[in-house]
Amino acid sequence: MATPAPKPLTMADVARHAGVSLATVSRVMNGNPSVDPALADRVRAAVASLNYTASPLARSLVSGRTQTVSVVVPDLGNPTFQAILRGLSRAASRSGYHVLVADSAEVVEEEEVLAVASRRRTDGIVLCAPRMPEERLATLLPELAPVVLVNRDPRAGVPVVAADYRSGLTELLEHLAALGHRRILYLAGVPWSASNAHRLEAVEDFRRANPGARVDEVPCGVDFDAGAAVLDDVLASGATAVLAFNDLVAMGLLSALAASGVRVPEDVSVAGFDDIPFAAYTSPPLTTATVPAEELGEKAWLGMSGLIEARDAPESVYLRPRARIRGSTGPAPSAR
Amino acid sequence: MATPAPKPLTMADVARHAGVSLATVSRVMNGNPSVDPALADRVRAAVASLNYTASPLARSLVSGRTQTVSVVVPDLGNPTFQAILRGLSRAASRSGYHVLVADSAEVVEEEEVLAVASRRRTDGIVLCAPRMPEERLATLLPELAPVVLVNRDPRAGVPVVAADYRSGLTELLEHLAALGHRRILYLAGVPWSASNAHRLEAVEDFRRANPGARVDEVPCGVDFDAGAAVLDDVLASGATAVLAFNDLVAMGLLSALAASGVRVPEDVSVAGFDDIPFAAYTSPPLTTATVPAEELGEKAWLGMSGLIEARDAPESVYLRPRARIRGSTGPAPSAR
DNA sequence: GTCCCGCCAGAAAGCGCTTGCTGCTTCCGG
DNA sequence: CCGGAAGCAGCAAGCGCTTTCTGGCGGGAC
Repeated sequence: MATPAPKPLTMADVARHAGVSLATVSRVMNGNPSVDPALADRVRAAVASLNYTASPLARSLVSGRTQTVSVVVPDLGNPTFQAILRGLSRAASRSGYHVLVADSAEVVEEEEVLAVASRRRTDGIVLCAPRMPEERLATLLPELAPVVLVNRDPRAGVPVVAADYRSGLTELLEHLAALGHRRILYLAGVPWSASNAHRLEAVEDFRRANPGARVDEVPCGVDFDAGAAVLDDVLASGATAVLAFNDLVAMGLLSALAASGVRVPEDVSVAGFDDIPFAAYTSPPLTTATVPAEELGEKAWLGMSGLIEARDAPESVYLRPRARIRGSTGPAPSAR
Repeated sequence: MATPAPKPLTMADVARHAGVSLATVSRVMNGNPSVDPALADRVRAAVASLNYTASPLARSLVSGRTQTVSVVVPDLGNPTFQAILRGLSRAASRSGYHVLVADSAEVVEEEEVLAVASRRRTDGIVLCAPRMPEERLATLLPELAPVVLVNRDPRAGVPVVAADYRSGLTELLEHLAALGHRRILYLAGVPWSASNAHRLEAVEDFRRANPGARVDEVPCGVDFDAGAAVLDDVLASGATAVLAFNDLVAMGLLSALAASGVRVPEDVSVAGFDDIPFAAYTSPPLTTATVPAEELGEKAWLGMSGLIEARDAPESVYLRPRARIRGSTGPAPSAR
């Protein structure tokens, strides 16, 4: 009853209230210095007394800037993307930007649609689409610019923010080798993902450098269930150490191993990848490689912000994961 | 060089291309049936051949609808909020809505600012602000409407979507009692949060119903570190069972207990709350109460969507957590 | 054959804001 | 004392769309 029609205030109301023109109000609100300080004060007083805030919508329409960026991720349930989103969101927020988030539910086609749709309402887009085929990505990118890519191979004109999975896995492999492991299993992720390819390169490097060791690949997935599901393969393989595609897979495996009475690391060593917050709290605590996902998100924002503000492509960023040795890896069992 | 000035297409371009007026193009694009099918086809053909999509911005400005909702959470790093966001995001997406997310980094003042700012760019807001004082919330709500509240006490005019923490904790307490535990420790969360208050009520209920048992409260936090930090208190208390504020706290404690050689559940039983995805993968697997956070997110969207479309306040929703018994709780040690 | 009505396309008025341009005022130098 | 250069407020033209209103046209009824 107090306000039957809570018609939102417009700049015209402020102008009337302050006895100036629309343009002057606008200039004051945008900090344009070419306004008489006295008038500016009147305007500010009016703004304050009316508790006015300019419509971001109208402002965006005319200025062409929305102060918002989109983020597309394959799965908001994945800790790595969560961390990226978190880092990005906080960094963007510090610069007064908002974040529009879209979850493609792991559907690649959806990814494209979402990306295009989200992009239209924002000033730029951060794309986490590890499984999108190169050629689709290539055709999509021009439509999306400005865009920052996360965890994809470098390319001309588009800044990429990525973890160096290859060197990370190499560290882990060397750690296992130093512990005496000669039969190692790599639980591969989805074949067409860039980061899986990089890990495979690390495996190749390792094989070349360590002819005495054997590394086998087992196709696997990217989540708990996938890790639990390969239990039999792991047991049958005779391997003394297992490198999981990521921590989720490692945790699934760890749990399955525990349930079947296999001791970790006495009987078999297990390592993950990513160092998600939970990795330190498994038992035994999980050896893994630290991917600073939150920092990845921050860097992605930095890149985005560079593109938006300066319109020149910032450098790509590669963060190096470091092996994080915990209790789930130990010396290879001498007698098998 | 191909397109030096990639000036985005406007509706006028389409109109010209199809030889009709702006208004007709608009009508076709909005499915207004009062258009000659032949013209409509011409328009659609033009739209397709130009690959035109209407500017959401301009559309929003005039229609007053942005097809976007905001979500404010205290911490994107918390699995419960992640799940809520995920459920919400996917549900909203199915209805063609976008999601603007804001992370207040656990700062209550920030929460208000973010909420107001986000709200102005969207059609409504889903507020997860468990720690915001009642009175601030009360003054904030009118400014935010339409708004859906998550995990807050019910109130007139605003739909609330919440888990019933009280009954969840009661189930857990009864489970422990049935196992013979008579000395139980509750690791409290932040005192002024609604869900902590509800849990305390459950504790009260239990005390009344079980005069022979003793439940003590220990102030604690809401994350891993808080759980690890209360180790000594737990050990010193002589309790045979510990109820943690949430799974994060329980996992921190579990890990600290393991490190000090205390066996779970032989020496002490531990239960969490929330049933985050990782709870099943600790060792021993964590007994907890299942809070369907993702469903909470979906329900929140349902509520929001009701508010936006029908402009009448939908019913509040209370989801009942169920005790999820796993290996971290067992019979009370007979001899202490 | 005329009149009236209804249907549908287009013209035009905004949505709430930014900004180029105009023209007034003021102040300086000559 | 006058001319010109600044400085600064306001007008008005959009930004790209939706929607009301207007008016032209064709068909049905008499």
